[in-house]
Amino acid sequence: MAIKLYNTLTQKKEVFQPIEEGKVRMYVCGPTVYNYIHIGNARPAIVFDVVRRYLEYREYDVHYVSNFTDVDDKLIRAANELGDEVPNVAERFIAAYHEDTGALGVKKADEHPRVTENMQEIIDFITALIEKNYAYESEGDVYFRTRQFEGYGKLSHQSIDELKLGSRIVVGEKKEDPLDFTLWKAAKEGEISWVSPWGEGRPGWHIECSAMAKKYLGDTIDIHAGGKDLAFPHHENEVAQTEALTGHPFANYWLHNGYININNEKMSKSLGNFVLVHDLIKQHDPEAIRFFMLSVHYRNPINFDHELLASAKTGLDRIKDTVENLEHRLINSADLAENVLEWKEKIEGYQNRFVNEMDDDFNTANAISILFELSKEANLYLQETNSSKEVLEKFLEQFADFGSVLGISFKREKALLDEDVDQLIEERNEARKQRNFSRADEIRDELKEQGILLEDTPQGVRWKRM
RNA sequence: GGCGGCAUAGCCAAGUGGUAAGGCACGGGUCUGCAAAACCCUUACGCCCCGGUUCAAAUCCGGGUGCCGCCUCCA
Repeated sequence: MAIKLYNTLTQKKEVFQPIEEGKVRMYVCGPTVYNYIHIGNARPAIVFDVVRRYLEYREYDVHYVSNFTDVDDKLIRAANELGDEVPNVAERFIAAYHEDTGALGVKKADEHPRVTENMQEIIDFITALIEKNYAYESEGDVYFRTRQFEGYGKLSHQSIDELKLGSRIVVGEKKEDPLDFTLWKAAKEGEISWVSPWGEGRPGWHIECSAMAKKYLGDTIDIHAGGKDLAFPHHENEVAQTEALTGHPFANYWLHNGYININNEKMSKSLGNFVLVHDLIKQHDPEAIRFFMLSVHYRNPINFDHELLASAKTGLDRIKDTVENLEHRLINSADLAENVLEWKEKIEGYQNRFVNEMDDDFNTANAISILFELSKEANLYLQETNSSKEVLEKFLEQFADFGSVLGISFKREKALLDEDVDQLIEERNEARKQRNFSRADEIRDELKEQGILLEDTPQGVRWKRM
């Protein structure tokens, strides 16, 4: 069976055909690191992590690149507000990004290139575009001559003349045409800058991805992915830049994930209605957050809500209970049962269905429903008086197999021994006595993460497992 | 104004021609001294509305209604 994926470029599901047999070159637009990421930022990180895992599961050798935008207007503003330097702010939030996405089960990319580490490639790219007459310098800025690129609009399916009508750019025009976009931006007094043939400045937002994708993955890549809102103008501009330069298609498949909404409205940093992953993972099981995200098809919107997250957690816990029960049963199982082959075949049937669903444009929602069916099947098996070690192991293998694709371990972390809990509670009481509340809260959070809920009562501390 | 998406049970959500997956919640049951937990079962005569095509439509076509997004930094 072939993998099919929905390609924004053609607006159709297509059979995936890599450039090079068995290999996948994949580029996913990463964040601008001026703040902690919100859960909207986390969605592409998670869903394309699953795409990557699945391609690897199907035995492709995946070269996965995801960038950090570590210099731009927002970073400069953030640095000013924090009274810090741009590189420090970037460094701090890159670390936070890895921490937050790591908590959500996202594997690191093979490369995480940064703009500031690829300045020469970017300058060379722009220089070549100027030489080819696709770009021009104007008072220290460099702009892309949008109308010069014939296919402009082919990714976002916009006509260039309609775009012009919608254009709201009016004042301070250094451009030949309002549609032209910035490749290089002259530095203002005191701003972080790099030396270039056009004077001191920094790259525009779109050029970095073109330059870095080219450097790390080549002229034509297999999959380029990102949030839906990047399709225009960001990805459209990337296509224009790269194809103008190389004359080859930039990416064969363009994947775009849907938004996360709050009260049915788009979440964004600019609207101010965002939920930071950094905060959310303190309130909710990170695996449940991931599970929740994957329970909806990646192209559809998700309306974020704490209650929905809680019900996702309940569902995930049921699967974990099944796995726990299987393991428990394994301890004293003998090979008494018959029908071993029959059961193994049955379990393999679930795997086939799982693969079929994932093949169909990474339908994780359906893949998860198969997981629940497998869970029910396992529960039924556990009710039989005689169980076979082989079958139990096969069930467990199958859960681990699905888990490796979804990036969720269905094994529950080892619960703390009660003595350890008591000891931590004691330590917290001491901390509270000494008014070291931050340490006290830290312990409480730590215990909460392990599923232990503390309640301070007049009679002392009471705790229970969640 | 241009382009795109969505509308399925109380809630969430798959399903793009063959007679409505799955989850959460509710209800019933098994287990239990009781409870909790766990497990099992049940839950949409119908998929926004009106027409049409077809042996067959949630799925295709036409026309409505409502919601959302992109066209401006944004995952």
